[in-house]
Amino acid sequence: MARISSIFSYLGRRQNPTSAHSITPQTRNRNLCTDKFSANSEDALHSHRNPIEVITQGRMLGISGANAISEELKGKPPNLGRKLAENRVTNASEIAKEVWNVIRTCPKWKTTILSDFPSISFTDPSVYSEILRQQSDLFMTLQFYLWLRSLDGFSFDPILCNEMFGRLVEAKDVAKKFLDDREFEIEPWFLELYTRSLCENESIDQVLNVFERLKEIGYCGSLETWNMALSCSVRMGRADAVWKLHEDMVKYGVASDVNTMGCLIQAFCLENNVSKGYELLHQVLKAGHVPVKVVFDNLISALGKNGKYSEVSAVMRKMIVNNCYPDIHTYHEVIRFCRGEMTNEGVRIFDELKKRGHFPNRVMYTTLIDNLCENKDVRGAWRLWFEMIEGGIIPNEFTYNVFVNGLFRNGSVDEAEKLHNEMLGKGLPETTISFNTRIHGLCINSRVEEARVLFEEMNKKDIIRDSMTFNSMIRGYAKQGNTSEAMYFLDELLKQGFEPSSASLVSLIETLCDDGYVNEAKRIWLDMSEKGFNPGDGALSPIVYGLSKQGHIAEMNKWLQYMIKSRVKPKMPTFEKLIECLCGAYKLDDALFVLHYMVEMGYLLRENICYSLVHALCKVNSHHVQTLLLNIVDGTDQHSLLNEPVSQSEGLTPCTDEHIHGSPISSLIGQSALS
DNA sequence: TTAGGGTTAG
Repeated sequence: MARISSIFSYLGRRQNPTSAHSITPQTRNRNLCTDKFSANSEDALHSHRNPIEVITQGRMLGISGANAISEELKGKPPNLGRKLAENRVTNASEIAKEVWNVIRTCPKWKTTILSDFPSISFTDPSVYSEILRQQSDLFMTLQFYLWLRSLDGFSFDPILCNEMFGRLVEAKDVAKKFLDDREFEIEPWFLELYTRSLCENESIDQVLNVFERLKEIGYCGSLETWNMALSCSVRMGRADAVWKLHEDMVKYGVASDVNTMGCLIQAFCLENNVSKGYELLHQVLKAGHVPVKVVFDNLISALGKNGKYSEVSAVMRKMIVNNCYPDIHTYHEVIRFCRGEMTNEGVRIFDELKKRGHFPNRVMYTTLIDNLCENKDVRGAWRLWFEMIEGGIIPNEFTYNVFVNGLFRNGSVDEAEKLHNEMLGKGLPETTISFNTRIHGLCINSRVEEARVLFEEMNKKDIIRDSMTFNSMIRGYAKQGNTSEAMYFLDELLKQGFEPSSASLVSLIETLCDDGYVNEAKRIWLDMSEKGFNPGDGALSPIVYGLSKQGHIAEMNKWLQYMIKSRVKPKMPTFEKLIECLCGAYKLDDALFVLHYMVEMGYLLRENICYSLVHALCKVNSHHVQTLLLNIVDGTDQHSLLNEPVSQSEGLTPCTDEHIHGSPISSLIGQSALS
């Protein structure tokens, strides 16, 4: 594979241009070790034999059983050999079995084993090798090994030791314990082997640890190993690990290839830095390299999520030009982000695929049914449902759950329950998710008591309840105005160690304030904040309004100021309700105080508020208040209550729909190689 | 068919 080091210049800060071309001792080491690695790694990785058995076949070649040991020990004076010679023991493997029997049955074997076998010299390699050979339980083997290490005069044959480690790589936890034993010197290429094994099991943090260990001994793995680790980081969604590994790669002078670049593109996507990813893809293609398809697909997915639809089309064109054809996965990524207003575009792409003789699969149907339900097109969802079944695709728990959820959200409670029962009739299991879907579905349809029956049913059926289960119940009861039940479920949620969601806390606080329990609402707000939970911005407005309604004006001002200082912008109705309430109580100074905030935040003074103010002013007839009001409305009031006024447009990204029309994506389908 | 895809709160 040709190197594409020229692309390094693109990455700027993450690169070390001087090291990319220099040959370091580590590079030489890497090359040497790579040869060794390739000769051994495959065999070791795919071996499923008893590790100890394999070890003995390596170092202790030719020794297979008591007779072999007996031969080996001829001329040597170890105890076991002597016992064999004296015919007191006929079979060395029997002794080994007895040793394991003691270890297995006696918890204090470490203190008794020497006296149990007074004539055995455990530090003799021939003896302990035979004992090790007898055991297939890796943890027990490790225990025995660690005990051996503590014996005076023990010296483990390093070759045997490394072979043992190499075979133990398959058992990650045990291998890790060996790694933790810092006195144990492992051949670097075993560490590399171990790294690859960890990558396959997606233990990226452990992979990083082993890379650190390799760094300590100045060993550099092969490009393939680096790429495996990068790929593992991407699969785990860990952009940070990608950058860390890549930085080290550059330090070691390992030249990247197209697979490395593919991982970097995906890391940019993970960080939502899609334009960087898009640019890097462009550079890679310009250099004459084509990344694997998943890189294109992930980039398409990220671009779609960010509303960059013209770039999605451009990436698909680039794919086709480079003979990397979009397939069902690629189109699924496209259809996945065709939600909301773009649902019909997703349907168009879907229909176009079928027209051209391709067969959408269950995942495709599931996603599209979900999108249609979200877009309130239940009829369209049913049409797809039946089309899918007629096409011979059997819905699974994903498909059922998506549609049951969609039906609940569209108010079709009976249909949702019917579909759920159909799922059960087909032998599909009930899960936490299926229960949560129904509990939430019933709650949003004001049937919280039925949801509670399901909540209890979960317990009876031993189905685990999670934070979503409890939060749905809190919200369900709060929305019905039943604060005591909502509080009960909040309490239960906390007892289980779950986090309350902002939405459920907001609902609860709103209901409490509506019912006049403002102090209780305040207590919950403060309590949750203290516990580190975010009660959500929406919870502050009802508290402020609730306080004003009760006439606690000073307290209201305190909360309002807190709200503004926290850059939580009260909604227009909150301001209006506050002003109306204060005018009603003829607290004009306070009403103007609130009005001041409202105007400063860019809200316009509407007619209804003017009436309230004028009405109150006529009653009070205060010249002082009138002047203040005029100043606020004219904007001549120079005193700013806000240090940093909150900008209305801050953080908003306008979304254009110029690419939505004209269907650039579905027009590409004809050029694909779907099969 | 060789890196992978779809589900529940807001």
